[in-house]
Amino acid sequence: MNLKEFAAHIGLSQTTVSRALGGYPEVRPATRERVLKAAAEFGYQPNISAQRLATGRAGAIGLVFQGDGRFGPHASEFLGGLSGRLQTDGMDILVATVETQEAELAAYRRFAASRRVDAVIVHTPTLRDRRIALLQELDLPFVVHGRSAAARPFAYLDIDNYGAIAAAARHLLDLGHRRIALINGYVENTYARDREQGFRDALEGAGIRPPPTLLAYGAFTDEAGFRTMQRFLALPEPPTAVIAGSMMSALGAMRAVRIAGLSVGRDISLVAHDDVFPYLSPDNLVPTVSTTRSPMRAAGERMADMVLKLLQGTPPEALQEVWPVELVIRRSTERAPE
Amino acid sequence: MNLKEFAAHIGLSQTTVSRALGGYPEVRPATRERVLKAAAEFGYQPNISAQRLATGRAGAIGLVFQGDGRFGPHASEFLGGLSGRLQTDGMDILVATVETQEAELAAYRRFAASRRVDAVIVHTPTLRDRRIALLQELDLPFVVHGRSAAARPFAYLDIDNYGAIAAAARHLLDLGHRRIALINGYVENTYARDREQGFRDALEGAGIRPPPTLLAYGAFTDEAGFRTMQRFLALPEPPTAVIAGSMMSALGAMRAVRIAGLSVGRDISLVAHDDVFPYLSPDNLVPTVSTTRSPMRAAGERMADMVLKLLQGTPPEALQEVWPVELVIRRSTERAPE
DNA sequence: CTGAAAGCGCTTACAG
DNA sequence: CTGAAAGCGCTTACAG
Repeated sequence: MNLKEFAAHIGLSQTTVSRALGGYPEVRPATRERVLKAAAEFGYQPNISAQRLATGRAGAIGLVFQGDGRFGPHASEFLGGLSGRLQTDGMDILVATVETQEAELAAYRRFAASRRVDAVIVHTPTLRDRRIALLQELDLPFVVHGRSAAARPFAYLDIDNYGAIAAAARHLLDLGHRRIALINGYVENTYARDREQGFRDALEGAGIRPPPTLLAYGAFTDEAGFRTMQRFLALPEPPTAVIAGSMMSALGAMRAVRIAGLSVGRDISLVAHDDVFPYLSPDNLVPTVSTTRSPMRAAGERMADMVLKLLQGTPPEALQEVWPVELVIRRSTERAPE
Repeated sequence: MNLKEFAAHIGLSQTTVSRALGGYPEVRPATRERVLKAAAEFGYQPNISAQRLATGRAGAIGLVFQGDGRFGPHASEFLGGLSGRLQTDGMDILVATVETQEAELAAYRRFAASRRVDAVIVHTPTLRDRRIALLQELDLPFVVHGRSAAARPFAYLDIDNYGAIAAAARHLLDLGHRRIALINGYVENTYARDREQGFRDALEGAGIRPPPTLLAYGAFTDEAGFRTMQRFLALPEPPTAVIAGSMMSALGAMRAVRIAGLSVGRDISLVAHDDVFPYLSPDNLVPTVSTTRSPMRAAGERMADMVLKLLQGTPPEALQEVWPVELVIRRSTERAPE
């Protein structure tokens, strides 16, 4: 059933029905009631494509993931948060995956040219991200999850990666650790630089210069965490403490510690960054794991709000947030062994 | 730039331009060339909403996830495969998340009424899934990942869960194991029933009736695997072998084995079902883990093909596949201890 | 092989 | 507060 038929059926004009359904004020309450009731009864819902063509709004936001490894549990949580919030506003989420950076840029061009989405969300930016430059050039609204340098201001939400890792490092220093390792993300990403800077500054505050052998970069996966930890443990002077970039890395690192016949906490202290996966809580590991805590899902929800505001006309420079990160101390961090 | 402007610009009618771009045969090759070149040059791309309204096709397929726990790494892999394939056909993927089963049904109703998607993909069905009944009633095309009972035939892709777990169990029986446990998925889902049946039949073939204490149901997460394994190990007669429903469950189970001071392989044999996550390979665990192997990403790709065929008119009963599952024997399965 | 024009199903400025 | 009608930007049956 389309609007014309539906309107005829209840004896009103298309105009009035459209306005009643759209929540416009200039409809008599009784009329609106009647329309809403009839729509529910006959199951009438506007054709979304017609609506989009008429209004010029796509009613959707786009999200592009680079294929394979980087589309993991973090993405799931983020998407969950985003989707929950966007749904209440009737906004769709369009997901595309690509294999290369070029393909991602091409996807944005396509989004812009075909007016398929009203805005996009960019995640895991590099220090000077080409996607941001392109989107500004295309005039396609966007919000970035993370920070980057750009010619003009843009909307973003980031967590305080610097502060988080600095706090984790200071906690370990306070416990007497001197050889502390960092399992970091991909070196080209801003968050990895921020974390490393926080790490360095905290250590240098205690007169320590971390040796390059104790800094590792890569994917936040169980496997990478495992291998990196094995490499650390094979060093002539292995660390007594390690900061893992995610709970996945931490799982792998803990396995490596145990397989080496050592104990997490007593022999090797561990702090992990926790994005708060509902299926992997640091409280349920043995020992419980000290973490820097920042829920990925909450970030997704907040970014949905930010996109909506951006589309309502809020200027990007008024949509910039950095969230503090909480340090939660549990049993995986103990005094450094003698 | 819209079609009218673009057509005027190159001195052709909208009709001809539209046909050239759409790949219709009745355009002179030279004309098509010219149009394509100009489109690339001026960056003209049809407005997707107008195209959708004119053709009546949404150009998108829908995917609904139940919130929280069930939207995990499995979903990511599947989505990755699906998206890669659909992209080449210019089909978008619409992702929605919901909190309840009712909300999922409502989402499908909305999809159908607003013609927002051309088809949907249903995953993790129960034995008699309400979503299937609803979609058939709504006449919204769909493909199911998994199997279910329904009044009319429908398109599906499933793996041979029965055969996979039966093979895993027989492998363990061959190694002399008698007390074998199964970490299964949610009891209401078809795949969990199939797996349990494969498990029971294999054991009964060897004259064994598995005690209920060795059957566990729940989420395929590290945490659940850990707790379940701890419960198994605390039994008066703990198992000597365990089949884990996913690599995540296996990780948790292995941790529990190690924390109990036991060794995976020598004390407790382990087979896991492997959906082939790029970031968690059974070959890189210690010991390497024997698995029943079936790539989730490949399933996503194939289901994209099936959706496309369905929309082209292939009848659902011609789109039903069950994939065999490979048993890969590695070091986590050893002869049963005396 | 090409084009003029109707139609897809909405929204919204304009008139009353 | 309500309605007639133009317009959003495409596709496609029909005519030539």
